[in-house]
Amino acid sequence: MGTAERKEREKAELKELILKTAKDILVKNGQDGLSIRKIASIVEYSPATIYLYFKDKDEILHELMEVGFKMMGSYMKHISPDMSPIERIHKTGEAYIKFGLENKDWYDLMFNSEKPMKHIFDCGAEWNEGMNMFNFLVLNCEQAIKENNLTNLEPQILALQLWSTVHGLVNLTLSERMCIVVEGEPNELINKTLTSMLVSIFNQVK
Amino acid sequence: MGTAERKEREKAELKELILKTAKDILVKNGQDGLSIRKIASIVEYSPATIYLYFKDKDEILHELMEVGFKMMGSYMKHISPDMSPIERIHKTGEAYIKFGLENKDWYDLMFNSEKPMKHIFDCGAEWNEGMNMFNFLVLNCEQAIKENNLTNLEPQILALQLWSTVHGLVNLTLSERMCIVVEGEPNELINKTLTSMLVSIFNQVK
DNA sequence: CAAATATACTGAACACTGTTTATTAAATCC
DNA sequence: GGATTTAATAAACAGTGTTCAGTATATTTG
Repeated sequence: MGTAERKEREKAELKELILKTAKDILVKNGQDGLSIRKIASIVEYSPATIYLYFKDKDEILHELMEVGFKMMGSYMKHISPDMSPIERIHKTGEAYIKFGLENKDWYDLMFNSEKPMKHIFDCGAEWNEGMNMFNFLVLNCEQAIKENNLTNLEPQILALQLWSTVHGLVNLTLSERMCIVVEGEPNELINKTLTSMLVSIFNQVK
Repeated sequence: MGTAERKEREKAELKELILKTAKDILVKNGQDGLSIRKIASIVEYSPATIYLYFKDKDEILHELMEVGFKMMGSYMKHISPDMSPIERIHKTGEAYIKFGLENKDWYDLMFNSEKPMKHIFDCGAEWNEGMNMFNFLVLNCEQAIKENNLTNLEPQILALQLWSTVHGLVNLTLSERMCIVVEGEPNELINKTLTSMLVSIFNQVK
């Protein structure tokens, strides 16, 4: 009889409901507003029940982080292999920054918070999504170096340089350290800085 | 009679003791381990008493942030006007990164945490320490641009580019996003990236 | 069909958090 | 010495993540 299957399906459904609820709270109330007890009260189970579906809060944050990476992917759909490596790098940077600025809570989960990372280290797991993103960047750097005869550059170091700069720009903006130090439209400053970096590296943009 | 003066002195002393205790807890237990109640129990007053000396926790974190900037200053003492602007920029970057990596909790308070900033916005105050740091960087950029005839560069944008990169490097390292994505000694990777950036901008280091 | 087992769930507790308010105790002023 | 100002606090409020003993229901076994 299919009662075992039905039960398993119901368990999976509740787990999904918990995750969906966590996602909604994150969007509506931010990371500080996201608590196990709030999730529990919305799905109408006791807080203890949440722990039958997730090891702890870090695991929930880790799964939300993965959702964040999927969202980020949709910001980068338009980046095609037809573009030049430099253009690809430029578009990736723009999309990365746009995603970060428009999705602070997701960005923090993905690139700042210690909690999803703690879960990864506790489980001996990998940060596949982040690794894929970085490897894609390294690949583009390799091609850009080859196509432009920039033999003095190392792809990995160049990728680190690019990532650090956009990560820094996003964080300085989100933490309001940038706006307090320099006047001017944030988006314009960010784009100018991104362009400045690409020019300094490749002596061209696009 | 000097009883009013004595009372005032005693109030200032307790305020200083609270701050010193907060500092000790931050160093020993990190930002998560720093609570009003823990401060209160160590200075042997009730938690409510803390609120007679500070508006709220954000104010304490703001004052700790200012201590952090003083600490950072001591990492930059050796940077002298005798150096070339580019060398000054290089040494500033190195010192900034060294401070960040060696003082995670202070760095977070100064450049990541929303709480000290919330206090600044609530009080209509200014982020003087951060501003001074940034202005010093802009000044060095101006001089570097002038001395090296890099007329296509804007000092402010260049400063933003430099700051973003070192800020990104520090954060990616502290949040363990860098070590999980790329193998190799972190310090070496960071120095290579810093050098790579300076070379790409100035076509030279030092 | 009844008894035994397995599953799912929860109440209550533990040890915390920041913050406010009414109240008390002590020191100072007149 | 009595009135007043000041300093400090106990207790409460409204939360937090997490654990565990206990219960009720559903399923399986004899």
